[in-house]
Amino acid sequence: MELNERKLKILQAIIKDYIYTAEPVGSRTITKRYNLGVSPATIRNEMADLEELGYLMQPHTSAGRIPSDKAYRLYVDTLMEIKKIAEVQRDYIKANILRQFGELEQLLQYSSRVLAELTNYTTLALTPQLKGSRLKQLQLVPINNENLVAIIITDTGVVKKPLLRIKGGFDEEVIYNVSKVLNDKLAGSTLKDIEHKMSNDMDKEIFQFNNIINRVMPELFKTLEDINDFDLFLNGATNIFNFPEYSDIFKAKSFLTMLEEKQLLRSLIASSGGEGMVVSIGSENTCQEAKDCSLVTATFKLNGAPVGWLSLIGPTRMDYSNVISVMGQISKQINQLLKDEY
Amino acid sequence: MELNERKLKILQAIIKDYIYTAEPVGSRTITKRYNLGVSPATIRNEMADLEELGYLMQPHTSAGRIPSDKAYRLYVDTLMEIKKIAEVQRDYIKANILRQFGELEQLLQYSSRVLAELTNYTTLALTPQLKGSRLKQLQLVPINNENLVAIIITDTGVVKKPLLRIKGGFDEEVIYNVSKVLNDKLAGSTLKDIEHKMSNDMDKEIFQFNNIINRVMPELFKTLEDINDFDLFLNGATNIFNFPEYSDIFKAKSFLTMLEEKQLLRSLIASSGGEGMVVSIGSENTCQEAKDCSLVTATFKLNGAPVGWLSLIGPTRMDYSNVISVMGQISKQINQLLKDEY
DNA sequence: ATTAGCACTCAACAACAAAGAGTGCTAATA
DNA sequence: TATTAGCACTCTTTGTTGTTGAGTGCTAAT
Repeated sequence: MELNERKLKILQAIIKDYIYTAEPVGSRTITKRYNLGVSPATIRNEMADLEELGYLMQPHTSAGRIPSDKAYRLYVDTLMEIKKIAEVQRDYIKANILRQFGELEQLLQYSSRVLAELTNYTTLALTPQLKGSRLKQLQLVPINNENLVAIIITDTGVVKKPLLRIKGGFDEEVIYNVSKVLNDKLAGSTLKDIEHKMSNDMDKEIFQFNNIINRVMPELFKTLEDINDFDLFLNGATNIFNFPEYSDIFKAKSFLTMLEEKQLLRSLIASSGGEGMVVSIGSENTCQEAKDCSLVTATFKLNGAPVGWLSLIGPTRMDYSNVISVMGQISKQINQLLKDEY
Repeated sequence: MELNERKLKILQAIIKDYIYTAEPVGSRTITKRYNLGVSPATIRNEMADLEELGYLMQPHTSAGRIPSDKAYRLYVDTLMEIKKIAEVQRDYIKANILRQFGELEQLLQYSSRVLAELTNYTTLALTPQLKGSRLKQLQLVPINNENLVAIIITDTGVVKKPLLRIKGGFDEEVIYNVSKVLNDKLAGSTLKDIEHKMSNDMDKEIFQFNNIINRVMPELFKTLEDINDFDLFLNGATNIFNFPEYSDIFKAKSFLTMLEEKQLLRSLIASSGGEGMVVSIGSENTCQEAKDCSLVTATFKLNGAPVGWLSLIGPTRMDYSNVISVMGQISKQINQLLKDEY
């Protein structure tokens, strides 16, 4: 038994219908709504075959069928027609994304919000981990004679600004020089490497400021350990209540609880993302908590290194077509911006 | 008719019981659980009086009574015994808050998390609005010859770091000098005043850098307008699902939707806060969305100006006693830290 | 190969009864 | 005079029992 033309048509109809209605689809519904030119009985036979092949499931004997993850996968890969994005939507995206030069971080946050607004799903934006990225610039800015702000700018555009307290104080002019020296020395290294580099590579130029550096660097490393290593922005969390599959309070709770666990989401997104836009369906997701969700993730790169992820999460019964078209448009514009401006 | 000793005792018993069980309290329950030495019939008579006085309500004829907002107010002001905080909890707070020097912002965020963990309610932390606070230090850090980061440190300890793109580029050395001059000139002003100051007060020292300043400042003002004027940290949002009053999906949804509206929460917190710790009960809250919630808010000040708010939100049937004791301890330690370190 | 016909399954819904918690009132009591 | 036992009444909650209807799988006819 194999997937002939008619089976595909029927499967497509069932998936479309289920995405739209969230109700198990029966044979009669199919013949009424989709003009396939065969009787319900024929559809029933085909449905039984599709179930045997693993594309459909029956919640209980006397209910219609619902698509399996395998069916959604087929749908996303080959069956689905991608909507052309509406003019209004494209303009809205343009208006709201293009004005965001500034920090990449903010660009992601905005995009996430726009995506949530346009799709009515929950969206996430993730920045890369700080540890892996290269230092572009390090600047120490004194606030008073005991505290300073370390401005850390990475090649991925992330800026951090930990406040350091230096016991024993310092001279502001010296800090300026130290800042310059360290900057020359460390720019281009990954943050991970810096600690290593510092202990090995004590040349005379640095030696001159040994005293102050020995007090500043440990503070800096300690703070870098503590610091939030990545940022995660969440939008439209309550959109989940729009979907009948989450009208059960326990389902809703467990979904929202998942959204509170940043580490879990990070690994979920990072492991699902790849080149361009990737769809991860139900059981394909790495974590148990997302087994009945689908994730659509766009990865953004600059010079080959990922600089951010934009992700949308919802029930496996997701309007893939619309999501992919909106997200595609947003990705396109972000990538354009990255190319032109960074 | 007035509130005699016995009425107060009964009211207290009802409130305690309702806080604990979330079920309307009947006359028989009171006599069984609280040893008041009178029969259910007597309690019933007193309850009828308390209802007439506005302290109790009946969901329906054949149910027990539940406390009104007025009753909770009385409870919080005079009836409640404040628990002494447990040793373990105090130590936990100490361990988790004291290690947070660094930015005030982070201190608030941490405190909010600790408070949520110890109470199992939803907590919020709010920073003051940027516009009203005074500039302590402004530093321009060049990234390359077209972009720079403006480090803005205010007297309330908030640090912002907008990225500015300066059309036409600049010389890095000049930026350093500009930065110094601006810093001398503007430190101590509120951000609101700066724009005004800049246009009026063009003395020779600044005039020298007129060209570059004229290109930098408009960018800075534009960014300050756009920038998130305050930060709001949220913890334990899903704790709401622990309470039976939110097992209705619509209630839960509307609560969580409220939590997504940062502006609304800001005004809610800012308007409920005052000196020290303030409890705002149900209808006392300014916004419609929080009419069946209570808010406990602690305001933190430095030299008379508020530098942050820590807030806890939950059903009016809240364990005020525990919340106030935990929050009191956290406030105490934050205030200590503020006094010692800032 | 397709389909009409039919017996069968099962969730969803409505109607109804019974249980139980709680009240207010009245009359008896300390 | 304040308290309380007793009782009729109210109203929600819970369980039971049909009934309906959507949908299926199988068989036999086309």
